[in-house]
Amino acid sequence: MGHGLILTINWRQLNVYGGFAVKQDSLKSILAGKGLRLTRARQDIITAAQAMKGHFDPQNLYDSLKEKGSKASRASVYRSIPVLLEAGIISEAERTDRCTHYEKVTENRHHDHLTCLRCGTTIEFYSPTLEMLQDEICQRENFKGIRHNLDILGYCRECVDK
Amino acid sequence: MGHGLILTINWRQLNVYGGFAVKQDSLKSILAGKGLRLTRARQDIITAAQAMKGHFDPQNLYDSLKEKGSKASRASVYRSIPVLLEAGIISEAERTDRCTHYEKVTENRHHDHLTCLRCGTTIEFYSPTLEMLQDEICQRENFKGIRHNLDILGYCRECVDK
DNA sequence: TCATTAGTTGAGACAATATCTCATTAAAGG
DNA sequence: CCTTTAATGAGATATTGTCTCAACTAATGA
Ligand SMILES: [Zn+2]
Ligand SMILES: [Zn+2]
Ligand SMILES: [Zn+2]
Ligand SMILES: [Zn+2]
Repeated sequence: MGHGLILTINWRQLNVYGGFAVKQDSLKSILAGKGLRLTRARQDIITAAQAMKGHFDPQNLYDSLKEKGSKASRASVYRSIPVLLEAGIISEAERTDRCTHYEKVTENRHHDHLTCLRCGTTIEFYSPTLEMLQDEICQRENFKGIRHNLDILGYCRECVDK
Repeated sequence: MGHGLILTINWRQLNVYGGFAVKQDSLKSILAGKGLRLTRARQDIITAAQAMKGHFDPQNLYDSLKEKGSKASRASVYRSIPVLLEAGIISEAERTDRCTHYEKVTENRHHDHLTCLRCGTTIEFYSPTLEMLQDEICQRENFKGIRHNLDILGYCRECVDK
């Protein structure tokens, strides 16, 4: 009688972790398919990106890279970001902060953000309804939506009363 | 017999332009309430911001300011942006481009964006359902939402087939 | 293994963007 | 006016992202 439950859990895990942690071999072929090479620097950058906790910006990534003793340059980090995006290893997170785009490992599935204007905490959420609604809007506007960024700014429970 | 119509139109204008073109006097008191002064530079910047067409970034604003012969400095422009935001004279638009925040006069009511990844065109839309849904999400998460940024990236009608 | 080819790299120069410093100016209020 | 103090302008400085180019190296085939 527990089987149904187990199946459900598996299905969920598939959803939650689908596309995570591309294996080296498949990664290599993905890159090769685009005429790209899996170099040392690129490998370091990918590893570091996958090891990042939560959101990060290019500089964060570079710092973490240096910490690990990698020789990868800052330029390479910037150059790699489009590649990592393309390969589905990272994805864009919110762009709330100053002017950097934050990126995020694709560990968990797509989600949007609530960002506290006071403490900076970000709450992640996922609303299928909201996603569907956006599809409808795109259809109505004759627009082929690829991805989106939704960031709701305001005050979290702790900060709401100053 | 035309009176009802006129009233309706007025009401609509109130909605559409509500909060637009803050009068100098009330503006002054809004600022005063925060211990801020309505200086020449600030005034120039506000006027210029309200005169901007569509989206713009700080540099655009500064350029337009120079065109009009204002002596306001770039620093003042940057310094004013939080103030203008606070006073509801401008609001954030999308942050798609490089790393500048785009701002937008509050001429028309809140809307969200579809941005074409190829030609850069932005289509503005407003979906009450989507707005309500976000309110619900905030409630569910015990979050006091103030404003939000939704940008759907993809391809417009003209660019969808390369 | 060696040579060829072409994608990639690192370092630093550059460019663009945003913030800061500080002496000076000028609102606001009496 | 005069005082108080926010605000300013100009430029220095910091941050962020891009570009150049000679050197390097992964991939491929001989
Ligand atoms: Zn979403
Ligand atoms: Zn997130
Ligand atoms: Zn909206
Ligand atoms: Zn807009």
